[in-house]
Amino acid sequence: MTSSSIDREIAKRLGDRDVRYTRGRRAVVAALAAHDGPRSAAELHAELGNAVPLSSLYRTLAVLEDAGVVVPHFGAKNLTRYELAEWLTGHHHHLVCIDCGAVDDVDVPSTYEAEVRRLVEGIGSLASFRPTGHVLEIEGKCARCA
Amino acid sequence: MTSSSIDREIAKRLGDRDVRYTRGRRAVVAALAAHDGPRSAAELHAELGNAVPLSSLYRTLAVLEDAGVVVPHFGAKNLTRYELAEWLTGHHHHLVCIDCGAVDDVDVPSTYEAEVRRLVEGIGSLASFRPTGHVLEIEGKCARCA
DNA sequence: CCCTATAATGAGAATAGTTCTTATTCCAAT
DNA sequence: ATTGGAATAAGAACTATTCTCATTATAGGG
Repeated sequence: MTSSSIDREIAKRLGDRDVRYTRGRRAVVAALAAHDGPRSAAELHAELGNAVPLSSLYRTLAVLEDAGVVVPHFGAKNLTRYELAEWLTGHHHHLVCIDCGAVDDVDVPSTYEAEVRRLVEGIGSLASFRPTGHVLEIEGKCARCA
Repeated sequence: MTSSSIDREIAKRLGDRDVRYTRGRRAVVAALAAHDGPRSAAELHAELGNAVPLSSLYRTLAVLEDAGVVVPHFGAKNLTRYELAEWLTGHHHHLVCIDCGAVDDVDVPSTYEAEVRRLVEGIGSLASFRPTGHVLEIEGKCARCA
């Protein structure tokens, strides 16, 4: 999905909910779309500077999360990172480097993904649990730290 | 693994590192072993009361994490939960309820687990990433909330 | 069993990430 | 242009966690 079409999708979703797509909110979305992995409030703030003050940034992330535009990711102590929801970017998983802590997205070929889904359904049914989604985090050494 | 054999394993591991297995540390381990899923400092404190003051509890969890006895789990905003490491309890995954937020352990039959490992290796090799482990979180509705 | 060195503890202060409050500003529809 | 509700900005407040340091408990040697 192109960046501008993502923008249009978001404008539509927010419009449907009477939530305004303001300059600050666009800036945060653009910063999230520009990278390939979840980003923290601090990282976004460093990038956006005074254009989006920290308190507004947090509020914006909460608004976008409410609207289903972004999704939080909890992968480190005391740090919430956000990324665009999968209906905008496509389903993917994470590669988490055990050395440098970097988190990168990885798109999974659909044959693999189908297998993951099958396993998840199987495991769920063993435990009287009805799966609606799954998160697979692959831990290891990234190319830089290998 | 029985609770007392877990205790013996931990005593050995801590002894090897000249870390004392004191009353407070035993109490924290017992509280963790008594449940089937990761628990937060607040939850443990509510349970243990003044027997283990909050500051000692946090320190204890840090010591146990250092020694590889417990493992942190980041699954909620601003909250770290801990559980006994897999060499004590066996490899497992998590069922995360999207309604009530509960996190439960689920043991995965070894045939399934082997498939998960195979997929993880395959995905890693597509991305020049050398996997050392994986975390599979299954999101959905638990039996209570179904 | 008692001493002693050292590790561990407990109480509270300090910190960091995040959320809340409130006055002000912006925006869309009249 | 006006206006009413939504959004913003600044800083105070809050909460989970970590730090400090004086006190206490523990293991090992006598």
